[in-house]
Amino acid sequence: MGRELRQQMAQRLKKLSLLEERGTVAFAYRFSPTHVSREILENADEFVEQGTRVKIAGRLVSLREHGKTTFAHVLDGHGRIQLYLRQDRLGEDQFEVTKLFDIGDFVGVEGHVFRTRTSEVTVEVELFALLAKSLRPLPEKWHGLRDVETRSRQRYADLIMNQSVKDAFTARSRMIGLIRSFLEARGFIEVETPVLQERYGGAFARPFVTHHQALDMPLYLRIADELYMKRLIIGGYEKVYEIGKDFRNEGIDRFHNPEFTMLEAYQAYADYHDMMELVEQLFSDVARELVGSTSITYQGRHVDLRPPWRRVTFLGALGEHLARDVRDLEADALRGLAVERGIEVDDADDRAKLLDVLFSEAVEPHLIEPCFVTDYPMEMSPLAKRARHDPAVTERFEPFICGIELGNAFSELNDPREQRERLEEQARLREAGRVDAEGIDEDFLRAMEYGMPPTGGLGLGIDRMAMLFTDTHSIRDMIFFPHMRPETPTDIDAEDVEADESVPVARRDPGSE
RNA sequence: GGGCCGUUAGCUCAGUAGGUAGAGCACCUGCCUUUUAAGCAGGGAGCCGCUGGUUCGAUCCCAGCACGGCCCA
Repeated sequence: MGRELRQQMAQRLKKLSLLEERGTVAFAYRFSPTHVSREILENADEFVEQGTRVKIAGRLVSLREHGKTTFAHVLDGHGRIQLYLRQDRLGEDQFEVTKLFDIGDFVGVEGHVFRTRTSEVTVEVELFALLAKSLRPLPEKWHGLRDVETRSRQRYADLIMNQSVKDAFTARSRMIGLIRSFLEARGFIEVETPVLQERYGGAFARPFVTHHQALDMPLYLRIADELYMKRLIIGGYEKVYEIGKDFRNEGIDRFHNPEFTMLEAYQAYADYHDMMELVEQLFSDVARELVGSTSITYQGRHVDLRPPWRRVTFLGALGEHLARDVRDLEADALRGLAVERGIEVDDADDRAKLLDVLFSEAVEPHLIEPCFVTDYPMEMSPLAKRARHDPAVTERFEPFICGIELGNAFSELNDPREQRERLEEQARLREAGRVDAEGIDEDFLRAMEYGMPPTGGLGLGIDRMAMLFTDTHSIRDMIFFPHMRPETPTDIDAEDVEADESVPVARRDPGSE
């Protein structure tokens, strides 16, 4: 810590001890506001006319001393409002106390509302209480906190200084509430499935591994809820959903954080067409409630979320953008196409991986208007049901808006014989050298052998959905505390890195990213 | 993993063709009873990310490292 910061903090500590010497409680127990700033600002004329006394609480964010008066602004959960303090109103003794206040302190005040000469709505303080002393100076009042690293690491400071950040996260919270209402209104019930799993699955990603001390066994943090959600459908629930954290031990970029929030919803007797309709309706309903229109703007692009969305098949869209039919091409031919387009590929990449890479490069950036990419090739989707109209593909879709992949859904595979074969094929791929393949989940297969109804299943990335609705460029700004490297690396951290290298690795989903 | 860019006071930013660093806000002292990026006068404040190298001398040039950002994979 720099000396300059130490000096400012020492100043504040000195004021704190002066306050306490006078018998002032610097860290109060409670305060009962009668109003919030916004109520007063929005109904100011009424408050002024009726001489209403108000009590408000918040953080001092500016102080302007004028000798025997002081102007200040206090920030509460709903906005900021000006305070006016006069020595002749408060008395010399109390006014002295206010001179020991600093920007950042929490205060509670009581007084009446008036307008200043420049007509700003202001509370003239008659009584006040210090609620909490602030010991650390806030960022600058005019430019605020800009440094992106500090904003992420010290989100509390970001939230204090940047109202738009608070607004965006509030919108995220409202969005999740609207999603819950939407699903509950359709008869879905919210469930919770394990985060700590003996074996992980339901997606293709490397997991985080932890260890249970008492049982002395490894446990994985889930990469998806899918395999447990299907067990609940087998158990007889017909419409279930879960909103929770998944964890994927992979890279970090503007669309990926190691932990992220996923909605999964499963509906018995439904297929992927039903789930497409559910998604269209969900997005347009949430948009209407959240932003007042189905028309939204993301990073300068305007799109309308009204159903129905365009449907394009995976192979059709890929063939169109590559200007050739890729349907029957083997891995080597696909690799050739990738190389032609300057995409780096690995000799070990199989057909599924190559299709995924080609699609991401050639097609996804063009999927601006809301659309569903449907009918993914079999080898990319071991948990999805074979398409009734084409045995080479599955009944699977991913929704895209503004080039962002927002989720993944299928007609769920419910034939235990075929499911076993597909998982065994995955196991063979692992034997053949795909280090990131998962094992066979025998309990999941046992459950399916009891009989699983036809089911539509859906996963939606909640963080990405919130990015879309709040026009946020990076997932980092849609997660309060995004993962970051430690501020001051230590030897202990270095040891941890070594330990991490022993972590088992699962297969990577060519279709999930 | 690769390329490029950034890191200077608590915050926002200048700057030095290599000669011991500046502004505004914030902070301190004084004045000021409707200010509002209040004002006026004065003052204090820096491991110039870290470690090495080159040099008489490095915040500046070079290398490595750390953290962050953008792009690519």
